[in-house]
Amino acid sequence: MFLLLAAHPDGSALQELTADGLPSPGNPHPRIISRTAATAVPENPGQSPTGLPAVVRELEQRRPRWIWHRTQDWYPALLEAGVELERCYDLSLSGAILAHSEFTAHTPYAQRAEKMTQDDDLQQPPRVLQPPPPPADQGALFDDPGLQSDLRPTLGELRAEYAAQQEAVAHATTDGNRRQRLQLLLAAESAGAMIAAEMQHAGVPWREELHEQILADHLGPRPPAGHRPAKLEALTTELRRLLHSPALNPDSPQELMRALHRNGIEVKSTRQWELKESTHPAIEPLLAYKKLARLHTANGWTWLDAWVRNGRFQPEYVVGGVVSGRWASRGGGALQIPRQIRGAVHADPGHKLIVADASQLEPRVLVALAQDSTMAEAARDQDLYAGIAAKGFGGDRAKAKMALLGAMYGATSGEAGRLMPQLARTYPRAVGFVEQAARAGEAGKTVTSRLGRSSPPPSERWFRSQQSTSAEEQRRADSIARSRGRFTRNFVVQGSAADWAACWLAELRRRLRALRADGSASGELVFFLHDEVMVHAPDGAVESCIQAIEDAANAAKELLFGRIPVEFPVSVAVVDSYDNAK
DNA sequence: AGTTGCTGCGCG
DNA sequence: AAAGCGCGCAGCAACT
Repeated sequence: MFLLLAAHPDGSALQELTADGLPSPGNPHPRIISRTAATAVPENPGQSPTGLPAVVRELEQRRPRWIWHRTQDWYPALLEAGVELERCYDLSLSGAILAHSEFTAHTPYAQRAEKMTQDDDLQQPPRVLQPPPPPADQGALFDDPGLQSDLRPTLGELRAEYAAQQEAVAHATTDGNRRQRLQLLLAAESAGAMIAAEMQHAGVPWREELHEQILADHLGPRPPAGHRPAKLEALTTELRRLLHSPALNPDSPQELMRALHRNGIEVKSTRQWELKESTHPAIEPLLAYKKLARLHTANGWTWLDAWVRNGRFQPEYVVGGVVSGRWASRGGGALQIPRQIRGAVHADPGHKLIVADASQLEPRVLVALAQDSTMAEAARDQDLYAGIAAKGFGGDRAKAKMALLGAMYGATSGEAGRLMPQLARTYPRAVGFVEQAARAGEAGKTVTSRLGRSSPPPSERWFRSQQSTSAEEQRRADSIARSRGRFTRNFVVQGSAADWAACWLAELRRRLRALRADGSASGELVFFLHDEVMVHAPDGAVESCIQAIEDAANAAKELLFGRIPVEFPVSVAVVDSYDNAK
């Protein structure tokens, strides 16, 4: 059962097509079961239980797969109206993957996308994939209706786009396994889009009074707008005295640098790690100032006012926001909640926060990708780095970790660089795998994650540098190539880890929904950060939620790699407060 | 006055 | 001058 939706998200001119399939190579003319056009504009937008949400809720009982241009255009308003959906296909996110995937590179779909980026200076994606016009919150008076209707995909365009994507997948490659992986990626990405909207809707439980207490403890009472808090003011006074600079603004790197130089502190920048080299008495208060100033500007009272409402922090997640497949976020720095203020993240009464993270995900993904059985043996340990250390770094865990991270990031110098030969001797397959990705990237080739997300083509700079003639230009070209090599080296690992995490998340959502459908108590996904999830659950649901998290992790492993002897353990903490999670 | 880029630091 | 990967954001600096 498939449903196509074509309408503006305000619900006007909803068109629904119900068919036994969608146009595809094997089924070019699907049997149409019913077709309706509902004009479903709520009379009181946002309040009326009728209109679009009611129509969608009705149709959801048939358990369709909703196919829409962008989940973000539809789903938040539906959630707001209390309508949760089971599954969807996000044309925009899927199209972006298919347009660049090495698995579909030979298909007309990808070639059309490539042609468009070549022809078009603005590098615009296919028309149907363009972002919608900006939100019309100023009212229709200020909108250009012609422009809007031009950008809004019609039912016909959605059908054509879906058919083109299906065909691209069908012809992905003769390797059926790759086709399955790509299909899995599209499903996981679409599920991710729904989860992102649901998590934004739910929000992270945030106790404002606990946050304010942390701020008061560190910074003093809340200052008037535009003023430094008491503790920062005191440190500023001290710094001015110690550095003999009565007007110093410690927030200005230039002023600060000059003041440091005048006092014989010869630093090339004002970064923490460089300042730590000096033993001058001004350094300690300066570092303290920087720490507190960061808290004040990034997560202080202003942040609290802007981002926390009614006990919830509701950031916007940007699925597909990173080329590797990781999520990005917009507003509030959702993916950078500092440890310092995690104490403000607190479960509701009668609830717990279940914080789970995939331990050492990226090196484990590398083991699986490279099928390095020697490293797999070391990874049987709950602590992979300790396992590696025991087999060749004299038991020095810190060294083993640095070597492995260096291999995944492309370290060439420093201690990590020096450790590389030793790592390569013991684990030639794992190291060879990332080395090969690096060589490919240097040569301008693309690399691809486990499920089929490919790296972007080389930059314009890379192409230009290829025509270098002089020795000087050649050095520059080599540097650009090596830089791209480090990117593609990391891409295969980071991208495949993102594949794993997307499957983990989708599988977890399915299980949490199943619990709820059973009538059991269930938790709610409220946060996701690359390799970590947070579930907010009633006390009685904690055990079943933990089980769901662990089952989902196993399912993700098998979906990506099949049954292989590599563990992907998750560490789970059940806490009231996020700062007790790690 | 508004825009763009840089510096520095938070997270994985 | 080169530099281990990927991000977002605030405030300063340098402009138009």
